[in-house]
Amino acid sequence: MQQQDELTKTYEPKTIEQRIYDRWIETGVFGARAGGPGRSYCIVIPPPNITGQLHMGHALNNAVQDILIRWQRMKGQTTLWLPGTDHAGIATQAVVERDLVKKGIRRREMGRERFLEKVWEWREKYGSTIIAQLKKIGSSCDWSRLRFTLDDGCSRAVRRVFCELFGKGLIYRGNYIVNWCPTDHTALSDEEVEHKETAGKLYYVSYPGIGGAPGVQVATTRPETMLGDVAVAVHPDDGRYRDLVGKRVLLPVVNREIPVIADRFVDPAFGTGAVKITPAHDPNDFLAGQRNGLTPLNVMHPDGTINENGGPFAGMDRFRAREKMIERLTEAGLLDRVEDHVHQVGHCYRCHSVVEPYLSTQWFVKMQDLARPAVEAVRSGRIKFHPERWTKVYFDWMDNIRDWCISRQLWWGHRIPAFYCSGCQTVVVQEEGAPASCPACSGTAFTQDEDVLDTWFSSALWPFSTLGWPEPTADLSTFYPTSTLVTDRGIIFFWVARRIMSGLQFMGEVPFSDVYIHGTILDDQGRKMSKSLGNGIDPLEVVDQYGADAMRYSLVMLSSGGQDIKLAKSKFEMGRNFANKVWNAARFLLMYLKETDVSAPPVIERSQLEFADRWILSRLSRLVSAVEDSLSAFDMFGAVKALYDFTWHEYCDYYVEFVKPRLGSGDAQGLPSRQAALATSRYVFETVLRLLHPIMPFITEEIFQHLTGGRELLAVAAWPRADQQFVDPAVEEEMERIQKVIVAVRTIRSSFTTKDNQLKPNTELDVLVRADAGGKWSCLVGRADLVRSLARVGKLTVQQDIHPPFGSASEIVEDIEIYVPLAGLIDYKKEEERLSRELALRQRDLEMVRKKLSQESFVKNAPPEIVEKEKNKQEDLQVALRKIENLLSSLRQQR
RNA sequence: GGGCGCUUAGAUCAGAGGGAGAUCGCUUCCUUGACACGGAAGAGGUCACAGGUUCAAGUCCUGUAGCGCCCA
Repeated sequence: MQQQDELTKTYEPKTIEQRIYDRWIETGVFGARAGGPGRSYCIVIPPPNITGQLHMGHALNNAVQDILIRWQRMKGQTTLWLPGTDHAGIATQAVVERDLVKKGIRRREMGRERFLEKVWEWREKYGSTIIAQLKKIGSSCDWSRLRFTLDDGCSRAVRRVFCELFGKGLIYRGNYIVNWCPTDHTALSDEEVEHKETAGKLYYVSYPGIGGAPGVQVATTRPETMLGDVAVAVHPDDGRYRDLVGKRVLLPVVNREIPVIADRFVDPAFGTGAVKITPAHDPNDFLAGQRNGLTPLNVMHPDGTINENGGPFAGMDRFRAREKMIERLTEAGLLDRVEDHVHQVGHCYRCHSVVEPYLSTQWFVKMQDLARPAVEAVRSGRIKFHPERWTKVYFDWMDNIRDWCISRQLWWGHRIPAFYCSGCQTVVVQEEGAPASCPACSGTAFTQDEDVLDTWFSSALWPFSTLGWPEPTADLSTFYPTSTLVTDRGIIFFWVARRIMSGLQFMGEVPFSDVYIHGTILDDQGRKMSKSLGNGIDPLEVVDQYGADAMRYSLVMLSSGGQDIKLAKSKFEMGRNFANKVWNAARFLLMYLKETDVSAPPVIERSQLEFADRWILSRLSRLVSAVEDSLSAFDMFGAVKALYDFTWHEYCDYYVEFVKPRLGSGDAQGLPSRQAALATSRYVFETVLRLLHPIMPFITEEIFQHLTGGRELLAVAAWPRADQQFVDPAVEEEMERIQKVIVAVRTIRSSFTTKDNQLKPNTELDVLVRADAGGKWSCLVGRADLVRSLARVGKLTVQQDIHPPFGSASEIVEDIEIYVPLAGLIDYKKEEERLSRELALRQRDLEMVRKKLSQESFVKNAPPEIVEKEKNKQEDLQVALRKIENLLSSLRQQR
């Protein structure tokens, strides 16, 4: 490590971050030992996609996890942060496919096996980008345990789960309407569809009656699906259409006769009250079709073009077919009218294409039985959400849970372990390899299901599949149940809920005890950051420009109470500034440590402590408690805020300034005082570094090494415990008084220090204080040195009897008067203005207090200590007012 | 349509029953031997609106408006 005197004047994160991180890796401090000492604390990372680049959401998410993990590690727990990545079926396949298309190669021509080879090649090459990026922001994961959702262990867990659920009848295969993405060519679960409010049209189309009989008008937003209409439905109680039910009408353009049926699902108030029934292309119609014994007619290819059932429309894209249908209807005079219509349209969450409701054979998980214990786990408090309000979102989803479509028509993913007998089509589900013979017909030829499983199916097993399940590993018994899941609200359904269900089902225990939902990062205008908007902020650029610590600090400072974060790059300045402040506080301390043996921890000799030392130690004890309490409550903001306030405004602004004269004095007489100041500074600052380490790991480690002579690594140093013996309310109160006097003198100085004035900013001022002898202000006499050094005061006189010389500026603090003789410098007019302003302020306050105290109900009902407080306040204000009035009148005499 | 969140200083946000706060920005002064990514002092607020509870309401309750998110 560097020598003490090599600290740069400003903090330069680039020069230390890589070196520090390498050191942590070399020493293996992030490694967890199963069965190690203490309780175990484990976070399993929400696996980022291998196609992903680190964005600000990741940065916040992982900063929070790292804070919790580093905190627990320092507390001496057996701590594991298990990292890994997600194979991201749709996204990865799309990326590789796009690459191949550029080279003129088509996936289907290439064949499944060759294509998968290509994807694995791609993943070897680019799949770890995000892992490297996580390291850049300081993540203290145990990289030796790095997992991948498609690795052998996780894949085996997936197969085991599939087989067990199938065996229990909780997985089934069937022909249903699913969400279909024509671009990605696959089914999607309901959660993977994003509904967007879209301005569309409502088309009113006449379906003529047969042979001159009356027809019916229907309203539709998707006229192209008429091709697949098999009926028209009305509400059975709708008098308008009573005579029509049971008759047939002519489907326009297609010229097919279809029946008019009655079904209660029809809303008579919508459109004309008559709806077309297209069972193959609408979920409600599918159910209506089933109820009424109608055969669905599929008119669409998987790529969204019209199939042979669409007659003349065959081969057309669905949107082109819509236009064409409107044309034909217009020609036929059957398009009665078109209305603007705003409705919700489903879009694919990966490629944003419009999703089609599509009839196909898919695999599903039956959710209700799995959901019940998962709801109970949260209701009983075995799992807690932070902030708590998210439990409601969880319950709402769970209470309305629908079966989960898990098959995907992709190649990249876990292939469904279902095999179809070539002889009799019997389905055999088997964990390893293909079945030897068919249990039904003893045939030996099988074909495996072509589909793979939803990526989220493997994510749902992540908390235990990564720990070795289904093997009974030491990791599994040490770290499961894990402790905390840190994530964004957008993932409550995908990850949180499904992990709880599968954890309970397969481990018999919840997968984690706490779920921390942090806010979402938005741009400075409150919009989500996205590639298409180009409004993202690259965390690595921020790290490069401001440092990883500054980024982490700033993100946490902006994220109180789980609120969303409106982010602009300039926000990281606060982190940089704070890092620089800490850096310079270290430089200051190191200046005085040159001849000190820092290899031994600082020892506080209580008998040698001076007032300022006792004050900062008392404040420090409160800080330690505050940080501990905040972190325990998942309030990272509270912890950081407390650290900021203490470090900047108490330690640097006051304590460091207080001890400067003591540290500077080199004579033998001042030695004990100097040593006490040094020991206290070291102890306090070192404690701050420990507390700050989880939030700003790099800078604190670097400084800690200098400050302790490489005694140990801060990453595994002991977490501070509040020493209640240092807490001293009397000292704190006294210090508050002293600070008030310091500020008062500074205020006077400041108001007379102007360019055209003779009062130079560094002039020592004499100060006279009128205070009752033996009162609470008499402490000022003993603390004169503190006031003198911080307010740059020459002679400080504290007496009951003060006769301030003419031309003194004055300030009232509570019930004392502070005078600064400024003969010849006083701008009487300005001074009068200033005092008048103060007078007005206090008159207003006094009026309020008086009003309060004059109300009998207040005096009678409020707690006595509150009434007492108000009375004291009244007295103080009255005294102060009288004094200010006196000051003003004497000022007027002097003019 | 249902749910959740937000509305406090010019900007961004804390505060959750008893003295309106922070950061940035602004004004004045200061390159004094940790730090100008700094120090000192200051200006700046009908706490969205309307009711209610309470001796006392940014703070609790009800409603309204605007903004945002989620679900249907």
